[in-house]
Amino acid sequence: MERMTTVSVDAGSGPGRKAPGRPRDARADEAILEAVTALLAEGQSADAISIEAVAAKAGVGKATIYRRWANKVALLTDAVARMKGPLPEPEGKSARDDLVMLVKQGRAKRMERYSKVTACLLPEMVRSAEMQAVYQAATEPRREVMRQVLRRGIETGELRADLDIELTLLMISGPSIAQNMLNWNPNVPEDGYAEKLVDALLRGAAA
Amino acid sequence: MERMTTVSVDAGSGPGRKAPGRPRDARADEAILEAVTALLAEGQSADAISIEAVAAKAGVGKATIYRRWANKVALLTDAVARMKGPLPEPEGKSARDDLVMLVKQGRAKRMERYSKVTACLLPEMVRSAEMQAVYQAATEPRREVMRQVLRRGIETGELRADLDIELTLLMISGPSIAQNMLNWNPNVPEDGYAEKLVDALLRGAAA
DNA sequence: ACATTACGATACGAGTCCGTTCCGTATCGG
DNA sequence: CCGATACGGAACGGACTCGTATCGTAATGT
Repeated sequence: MERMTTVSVDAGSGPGRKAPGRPRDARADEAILEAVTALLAEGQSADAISIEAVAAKAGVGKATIYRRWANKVALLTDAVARMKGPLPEPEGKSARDDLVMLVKQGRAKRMERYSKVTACLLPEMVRSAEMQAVYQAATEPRREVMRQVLRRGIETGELRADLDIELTLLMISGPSIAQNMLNWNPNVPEDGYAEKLVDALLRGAAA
Repeated sequence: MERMTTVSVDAGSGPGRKAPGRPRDARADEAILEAVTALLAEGQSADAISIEAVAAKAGVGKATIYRRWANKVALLTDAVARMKGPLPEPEGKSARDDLVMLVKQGRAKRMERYSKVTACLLPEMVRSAEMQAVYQAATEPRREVMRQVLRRGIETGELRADLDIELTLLMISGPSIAQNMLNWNPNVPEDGYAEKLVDALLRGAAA
């Protein structure tokens, strides 16, 4: 009923109102969302995920899921939102070092699962503009962090003054995305990937 | 003619033997594969595609599909293989111009549908190493074309002698992939995208 | 003519998942 | 203790897809 996608379980979380009866088990939320994430990471596409499978993997009754989420989209949205780790905080000393750090994080072990999940949500995103928007909202903060790094680099003179920030964002992140989701070029080694990428980007390819 | 995906259903495709009876309608092959592609482009994930839906959209009986493909993977594989256009042929005069051409083609209108289809196949690729291999085999020739361009650029002195070719491939294609499939950064304009990307890559971002 | 195969269409039993409803039990406030 | 709500589990009818089989018809070889 009052389950609005991202709103927390209890509807009137106002201080005065108190719900009678047995309270909902917070661990169930966690178990359910974790089950959804796990199924997605296994290669189940969004619409291939059955509520039954989620309930089984979470060790939960179907009713418990239906009680908390109005529909599958809401459930998926929450599951995705849960995956976001804390925002990275660049040191601010060297744009180059900050970018290396960000790229490294984008290729970290933790992102492997995230990439699989994203991949399995893609068909849904092709179909639904709403899901597209959810993804955009989830990733925009990280783009903004990188923007700040680039802007600071320009201020300090470490980067060109006429740098196209948006395009540069794409040039930094695009390769990692392609590798994470598609393993697009299996010949690119993992060793020193972040450093090589950033340095190549900074110095250019021309002779 | 002999569709050898994995296991072709037609038995005696031997040279001397001629099959008696009514021959198969070649147009049915086309209609079926086109229907599969259309469904994928609509955002149907690979396993969400039902043979019934394919048959209906192709104007074909289910039996006709089962008669020609042993399983869904074989059908999908053929559908993907059909989408590949002809390989691009760089002029060979200027590495920069050739790269611009390749990037432009990667973002062309025709790739829009291809990207959607790829996106909808991703869950299957996460799950199945076989599907991964199919994708790799389908894209490798295009990577090789780009490799040749880079090698020639190095020979002519237009590009750095110590250029990491594999990494550069990724840096050129990754951004387009991210944009095509995820619309990752909506702020990157379409105008002159290819030229800006290649030139930024060549000249570098450092001051 | 006749055997043979392909065709579109339809029907079939089996299986899965849907969303809901009902259990018996558990856990809260009053 | 009592009313209220949540829990896991099981069952429900309905909808859908599966892969196969069987129609009557169409198109080829001998």
